[in-house]
Amino acid sequence: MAIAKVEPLTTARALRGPFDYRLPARLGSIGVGSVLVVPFGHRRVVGVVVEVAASSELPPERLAEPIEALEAGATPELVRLGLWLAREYCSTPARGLELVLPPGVGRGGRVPAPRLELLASATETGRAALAGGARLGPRQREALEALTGDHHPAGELAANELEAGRGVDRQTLRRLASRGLVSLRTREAPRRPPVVQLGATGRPPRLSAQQRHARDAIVAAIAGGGESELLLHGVTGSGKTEVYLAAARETLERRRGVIVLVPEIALTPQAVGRFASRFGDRVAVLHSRLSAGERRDEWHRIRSGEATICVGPRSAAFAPVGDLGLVVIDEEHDPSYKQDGDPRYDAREVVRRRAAESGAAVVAGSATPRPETWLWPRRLELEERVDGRALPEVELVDLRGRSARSGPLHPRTADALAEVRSAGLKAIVLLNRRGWSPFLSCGSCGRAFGCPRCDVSLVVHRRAGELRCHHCGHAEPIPGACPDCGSVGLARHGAGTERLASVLAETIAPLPVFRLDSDTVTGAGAHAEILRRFDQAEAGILVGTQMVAKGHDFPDVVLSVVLDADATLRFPDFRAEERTFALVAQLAGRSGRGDRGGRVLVQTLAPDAAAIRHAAAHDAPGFLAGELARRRALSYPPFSSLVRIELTGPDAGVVHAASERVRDALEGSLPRDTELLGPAPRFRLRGRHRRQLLLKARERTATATATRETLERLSALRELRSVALSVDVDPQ
DNA sequence: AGCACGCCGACT
DNA sequence: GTCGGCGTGCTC
Repeated sequence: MAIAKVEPLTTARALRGPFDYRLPARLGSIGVGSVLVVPFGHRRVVGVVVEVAASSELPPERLAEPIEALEAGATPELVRLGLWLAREYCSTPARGLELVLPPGVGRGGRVPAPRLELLASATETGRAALAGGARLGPRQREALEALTGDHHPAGELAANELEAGRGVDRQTLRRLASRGLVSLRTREAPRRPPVVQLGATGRPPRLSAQQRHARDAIVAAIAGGGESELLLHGVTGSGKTEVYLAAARETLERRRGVIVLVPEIALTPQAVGRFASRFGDRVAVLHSRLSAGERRDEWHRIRSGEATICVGPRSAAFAPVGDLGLVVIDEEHDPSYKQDGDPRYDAREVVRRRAAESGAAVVAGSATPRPETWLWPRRLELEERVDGRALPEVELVDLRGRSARSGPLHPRTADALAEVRSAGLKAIVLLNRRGWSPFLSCGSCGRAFGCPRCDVSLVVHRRAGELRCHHCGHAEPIPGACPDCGSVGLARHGAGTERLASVLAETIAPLPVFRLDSDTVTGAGAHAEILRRFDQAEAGILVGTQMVAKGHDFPDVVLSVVLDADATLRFPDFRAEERTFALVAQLAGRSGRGDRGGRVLVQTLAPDAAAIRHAAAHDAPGFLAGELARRRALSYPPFSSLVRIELTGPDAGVVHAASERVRDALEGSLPRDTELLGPAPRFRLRGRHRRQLLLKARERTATATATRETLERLSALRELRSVALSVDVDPQ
């Protein structure tokens, strides 16, 4: 009898699977990826078959039989991917496998039932009855006439469609069916997420020489000739999407599948629109904001081969696209490709792995590539904007020596905005900080208002009348007086987007101000709605956090401003430079695309910083050359792989002791060439004290394996009981 | 994760 | 004696 090796989908960390079960014939055909309900201890759990073997190491009498098999499952390729991901990112097989299963399958999930659609067609008797003047009510006649018209090639109409506007209802159809005049049947009708087609349908535009060259290189890669991983580097508006579309067309012609990754859900509809207008129903969308039914149905459209292109954020990396030929990673520098809960996978790495397994080409596109990707063996350049316009001039506005009390806008910035106002035009202002002001303190005793659970200051949100913690969500009313000394002289320091919007509303009145940040983006569609209102306005200012620099183009924007451009530079993070460069360069690259050209102002305290200088010069290669040299000197990625281990717990002393214990254990078990840094304290978050260890690895997989095994051994230890461990491979 | 097993002190 | 505290280990 065949044996199924099953990985149970429990959340337990220390489960030593897989477990063997006998496979009786009554279960039908069970293979890798099948989902079974199995007896496990004293309960029943859902599990995934990860292997089918002829025999087990255990004697047959110790093996149980599965209770039942679920209909939907994953493909063997995806099972391998899920297990690889679990190992590589130090998670559990169950968590890796859950990512690749059909939506709703897994722990406690419910698979939505397929939606059924009723179809009606006229029978021969029905046609005869209509022609021969049989006794028919007016609605019955109406229905039969609609069904016998020749504009329905199949002779069949969906009941919903037939009923609409005709006064015909289910009752009418049932009567006709019982008289044998109409035949009814049901079929599954997938729920489809709404798609707004964007761009011209049908004929693709003529590609530039550089676009054709890029497409041809990608096509060669799909065919197995040349490097399979290609970076497509080009500023906003240089036509990267047309290259993706052309490459996708070639892939489909070779009967292979395509995955298109986009950074976030908010940007998905645009990309879907572009692809759907070119490829229609062959395009499917997967993301977590779809309804359960839509997600299930899109998944099955891909699995069945009806759809061969899947567009979506991170989770689209697991779409069951068969015979993958091409993967596109759009805006490859975007940090949202990294998942921030367990398993902390990087969708870019996941699709690279898939592509390597199925001989697919990977195209990563960006105007501001990461140092990692810059070193890919093949780089394709799109040097010009499709509209032929030059990139705008970027002016650095030096804030050094200016008092913070003179307001958030430098006189030069204020002048530029005044010009926009008098000309009745549009501007975008980016400030990467939410709220009214980031600090509140007592003017008399100096008390600072901090979060009770996190070691950070609370941010004033004036409209809401609250002080809020941007890390844990804690909120309290803005105090009227200092609780320590009773003084009513509380001082707000600095400006966030809320205050900036208010300042701008005064300076540029009567032009409208549109604020875009996560405080104004509440609920689905709000993001798009704010952008739509700005787009349709005659004139005005869009102000917000980094959201304003992403995705959308407004040709009539004549001025873009970045305030406090070096704020991101002050983060204690080796990616601070890269992030700052991307933020400034992305906004600058989106400006000046209309007839009036454009102007970009960058206010900063650090005008000499490499990231800011190069962004102002639109010089990605220059920035990357310097950044790569720095990374090499410090042996940071891409010259090493990092693994971050974080320990958190309610007691600082316990966390400290545990971190020392983990360090000692790792010192003895890591590969020789892995460097171990820390444990270093981190600021308290949600009432939990934190310490972190950082590993610099020569070889990621080996270090991840050693880390996983060491931590599994340690997790049984009593001194780690109240401490939570989290491992982040390739932290961003 | 559950859940049983087993080894301890406190009680009807 | 036995009820239940939780530390330890197993689940095919």
